[in-house]
Amino acid sequence: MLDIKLVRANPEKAKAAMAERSGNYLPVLETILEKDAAYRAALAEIEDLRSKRNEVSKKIQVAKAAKDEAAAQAAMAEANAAKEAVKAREEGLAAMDSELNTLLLSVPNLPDESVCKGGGAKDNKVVFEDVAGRREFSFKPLDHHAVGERLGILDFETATKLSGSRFALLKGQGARLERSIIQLMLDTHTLANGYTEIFPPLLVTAETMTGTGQLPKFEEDLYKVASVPPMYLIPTAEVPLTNMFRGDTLKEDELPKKFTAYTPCFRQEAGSYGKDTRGLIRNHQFNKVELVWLEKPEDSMAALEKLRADAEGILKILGIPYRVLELCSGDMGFSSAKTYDLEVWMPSEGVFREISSCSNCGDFQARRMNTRFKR
RNA sequence: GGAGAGGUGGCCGAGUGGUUUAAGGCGCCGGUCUUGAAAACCGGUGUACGGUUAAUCCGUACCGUGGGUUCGAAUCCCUCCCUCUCCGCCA
Repeated sequence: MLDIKLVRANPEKAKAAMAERSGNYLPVLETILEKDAAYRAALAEIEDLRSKRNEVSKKIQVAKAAKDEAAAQAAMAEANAAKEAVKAREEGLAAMDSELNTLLLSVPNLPDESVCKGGGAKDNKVVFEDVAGRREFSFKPLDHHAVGERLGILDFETATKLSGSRFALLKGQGARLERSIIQLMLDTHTLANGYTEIFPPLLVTAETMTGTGQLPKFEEDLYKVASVPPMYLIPTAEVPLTNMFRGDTLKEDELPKKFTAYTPCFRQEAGSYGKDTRGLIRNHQFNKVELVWLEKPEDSMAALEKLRADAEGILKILGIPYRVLELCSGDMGFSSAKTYDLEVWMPSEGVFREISSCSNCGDFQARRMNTRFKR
């Protein structure tokens, strides 16, 4: 959620930054500015009316204490009128408030000033590329799908029998490999990089999903469980890790807080049928080791660089050639102010593919979930 | 799933319709005293939003959540959530 005070103070700057993003959010931002002004005017009016009502109530109290029934009766008539005046406007104010809130929850974060401008993936900037690490093959390498099935460690046919398309079943050394990589990552991040390991719930509430930005806009990407109340399967451990502190006020010296978690992740991947979906890529369920920092505003960009280095460290340990992209303003995710994608080299395709995404969300999620810190 | 108890400031805890502007205590911050510290004493100490000033100050809302009753609600009524105790069920 954007800082409405900041938007109010620099409307032109906010609008210019919003225009750099993909999606046509500029009109929404303009509506927000209008509604905000109207809301504040109405709020001032109603607070004035409430103040008068409270004043008259006090008069009744004083009259009753003095046993002055006549004065009390007169004041009560006045109080009734004051009450009606407040009541008449409260409904409208609540509607304005909720409308404004809905709009604020539906607009994405503003790109950081340092982010390169552009309209889509083609404008992303390569900031690092490991060219030397790429191995040349004298034959056409098979992809992981073919290699895995040949070795009997990946079984997509059985996965499909169990769950339909876009699921994987790991078997034997395949399952062991998955588990080993998870353990390598967790051990590296906890023992060497200073992260605290968490194993969170995988089912969370709608409120939790709203805190990190999945709801209200992206419900179709989630698996919703038809319980009462409805629950959602997490699409990433970012959701529970970040929401651990929803509504909390942290002390300055508690920051930064660094967490890592291995969890399965569940995504509907609606609208991506047919593209980039072979084998383990873009499955409905996959395993991920997540990194999350909570950091002070002034240190958050430096934190992003460190977090990215921690993520890169795993690729270095594994010896996988990769490159780093700085996403341009038009290609960033909803909550992000700045994003780096790590992409690994796929010899079978001769391309880099995204393996990891590191974002600084600024105060965007903190505001949505009301997480604060005290200096 | 059933029965009971409970949810009040950073913490403990009083408060069953109106000087509550949430008592009192603990903690914390500042001060006095002291060579220094402790103790004692004095003062201060929630959050958000809106307005306002040189510093300030004013208003509104908030006692788990959301409604309702009332001129007025921490207090009365309803809803939901959560915690604890006991019982039942449990692939």
